Amino acid sequence: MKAKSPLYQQVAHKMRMFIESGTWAPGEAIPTEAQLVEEFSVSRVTVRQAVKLLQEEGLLWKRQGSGTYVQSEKIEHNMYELKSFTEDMKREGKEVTNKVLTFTLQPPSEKVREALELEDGELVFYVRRQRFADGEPLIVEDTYLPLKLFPDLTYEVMSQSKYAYIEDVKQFKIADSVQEFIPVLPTKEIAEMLGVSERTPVLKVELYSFLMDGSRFEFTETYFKSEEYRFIIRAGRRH
Amino acid sequence: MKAKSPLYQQVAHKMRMFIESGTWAPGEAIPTEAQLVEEFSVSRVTVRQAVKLLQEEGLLWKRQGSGTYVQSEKIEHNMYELKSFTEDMKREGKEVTNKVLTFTLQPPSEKVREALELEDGELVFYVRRQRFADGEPLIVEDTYLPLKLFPDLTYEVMSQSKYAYIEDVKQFKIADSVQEFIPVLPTKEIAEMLGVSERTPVLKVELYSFLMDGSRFEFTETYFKSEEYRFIIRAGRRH
DNA sequence: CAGTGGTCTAGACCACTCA
DNA sequence: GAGTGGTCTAGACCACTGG
Repeated sequence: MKAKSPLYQQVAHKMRMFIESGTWAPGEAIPTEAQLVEEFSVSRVTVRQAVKLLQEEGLLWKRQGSGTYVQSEKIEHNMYELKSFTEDMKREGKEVTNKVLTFTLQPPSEKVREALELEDGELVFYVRRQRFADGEPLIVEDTYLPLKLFPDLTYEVMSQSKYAYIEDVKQFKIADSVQEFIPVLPTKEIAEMLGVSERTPVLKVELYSFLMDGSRFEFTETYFKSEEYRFIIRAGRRH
Repeated sequence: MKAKSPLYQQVAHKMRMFIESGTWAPGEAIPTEAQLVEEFSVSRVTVRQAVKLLQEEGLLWKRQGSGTYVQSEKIEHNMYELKSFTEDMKREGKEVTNKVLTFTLQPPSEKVREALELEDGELVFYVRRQRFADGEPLIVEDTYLPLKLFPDLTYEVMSQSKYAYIEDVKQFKIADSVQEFIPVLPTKEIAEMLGVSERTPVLKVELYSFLMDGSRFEFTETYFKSEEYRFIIRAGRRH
């Protein structure tokens, strides 16, 4: 299992440990690139690749001529990282449970057909799930998965982690996803499932995801109880 | 003006031109890295830096062993790039106008004081603006700017582009910003200014921004008419 | 002006895709 | 198996920060 990931990822991992353990304190400068080259016995390019990774994760920031520093503010749910709800909650030490409310094989709506670039006649699984963190409902999720890619999909699988199934069982490699953020008032049904009033706006996220080979494997509409689940990104300015 | 930007940015710029002009068509593969090295007479590392840039802008995607391709879907408002409303609309060929509704110097609220890390007694400018694209109201924005950083701020400036003032006039270097996305129902006042019903949810974005030296220079709450202004990101999965 | 991160090069080998 | 992008090295010079 401990196979061989690229060097720069191994270095990034070690650095992440230093940060999480507090060896490198928030707001403080980490060792210089030259020192890191020494410490990890890798080239400078590799060190910089590792730092770039942690920078994109929001853990580090750099200041030319001065040094590299540990970010002092942490981001709750970094939208720029495509993480599953399960992973996200585990990181916060919360337990995720799922309640599958609908599980049907059906013809796609026009919207779904387009989003997944389906051929005529292809069917999709439609799965509606209510998702809980430590027993509290935070999310209602409508997912559409092409039958062609997931002929073995089961109710059981969707009661667990969807991404774990796709990556670990199916061995698909997820590349990225396009997500749109839309504020909406929940329908009565969704409001009830989230435990909020119908007059409380919720955040709807529409996303379709890509595999490494460019094919689309899911279309999902997610409703977040936004009082309890904050969406934050750190966006850089280009010059 | 044409001074000397880093080589990889010049290369990225040329490549961006090829994409925008359609010389490299959407969905098609661009030349291989080896060919680009030839074409632009730079090292491979530099080519890869340029490609990385365009990849982060959502213009390209790569597939190991196969090639690098032009993205076929375009993103309307890439949240991961910190762009000003003015820049964003100009790119779409729309004309931006601003109506400054409030312009006062005042003591900060506790929330603003914390977000901007102000000392006791420091004052901030509070500016409320209504912002239009081709005459249509799309945004209401409440901005808080520290007096200490902008002692020369004028009503006139805020009628134009805030970021142009900060970068071109003040010569400050903007690094990045932390943004939170919150669905809300607009107050009566804001609903009116956006030309929507009070029962239409709008997207509120709270952000604070950083300069290159790590200092915070603005806290802003923005209300978007979300029917007309779509928020989309492309998020990558880490492995 | 010493030290930091930013950029750049030439060359090498590896992992993957695809005919 | 030829060709692609992915990783890695050693070494160099530049631009900026800060005492």
